[in-house]
Amino acid sequence: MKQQRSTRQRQLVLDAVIARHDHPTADQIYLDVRAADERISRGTVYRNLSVLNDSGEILHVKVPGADRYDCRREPHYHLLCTGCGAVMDVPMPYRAELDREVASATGYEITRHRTVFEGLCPDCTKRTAT
Amino acid sequence: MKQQRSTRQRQLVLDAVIARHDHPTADQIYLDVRAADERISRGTVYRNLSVLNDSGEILHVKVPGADRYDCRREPHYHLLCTGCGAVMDVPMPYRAELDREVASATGYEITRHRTVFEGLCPDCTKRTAT
DNA sequence: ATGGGTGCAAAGTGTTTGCAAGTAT
DNA sequence: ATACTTGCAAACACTTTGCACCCAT
Repeated sequence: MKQQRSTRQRQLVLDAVIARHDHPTADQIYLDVRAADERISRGTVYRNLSVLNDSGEILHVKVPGADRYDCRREPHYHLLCTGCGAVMDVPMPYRAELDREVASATGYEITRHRTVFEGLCPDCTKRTAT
Repeated sequence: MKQQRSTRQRQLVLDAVIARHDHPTADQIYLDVRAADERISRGTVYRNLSVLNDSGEILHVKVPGADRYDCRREPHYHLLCTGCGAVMDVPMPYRAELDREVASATGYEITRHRTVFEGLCPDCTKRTAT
């Protein structure tokens, strides 16, 4: 990994992810950062999200549609509302033993697993019932 | 859901997914189908994959990068080799009780969860070790 | 005949990248 | 001074769609 520099843009991106607690997409972060500095480009936001994820300062959550970012660093599970697209953390511990189980069952070297629950949030459930 | 018709193209797409046991991407299916009929378009393949998934005849596996399709209908977990991109089924039963657990913990109506393990297959492990 | 299906190409999304100029160290 | 970063725009990869014609029912 390259030597990492501290720049104003990088700090703004990190601040934006930390300020939000709703698993923002790259584009939402871009808009937030953009509100603080008119000149920052999308490319810079994507690049910094990638750098910050590599250095472990934020977590890249791969959700179908558009990836999200999270300031919680430890792996954990997510819940996606298929109605409104909201993403929240699932209050359930990460099962590290599954990684070991799959590793010995398959011979792969397992790094982690990603679990995304899908469903409807209470609001969307009401809306659908209508 | 609409009334579903049986067409030659739809059958070819279904056959292609069943013929492969390696979780093909939409594009791989397009190429396979294309080998059987020069005239089928990408749009038709995507549309049919979507229809077949909705009707439960195939399973849409959402993997970062490019989505895959699978002829196993029941939900199950997948393992992605981050080295070569191969996807395989994980020999581990689907934990339906997790959906109920998350439902009661969050108030969401849970449909399912998707779990993708990430790691390196034996071949890629060797290659990296080099 | 009727309404879903098809082929084609254009338009979308979300993300990455080449390049020249800028800046942290 | 060096080499990581930025802004911009063009390029990408994957997928969806508008439209006019076609065909299964």
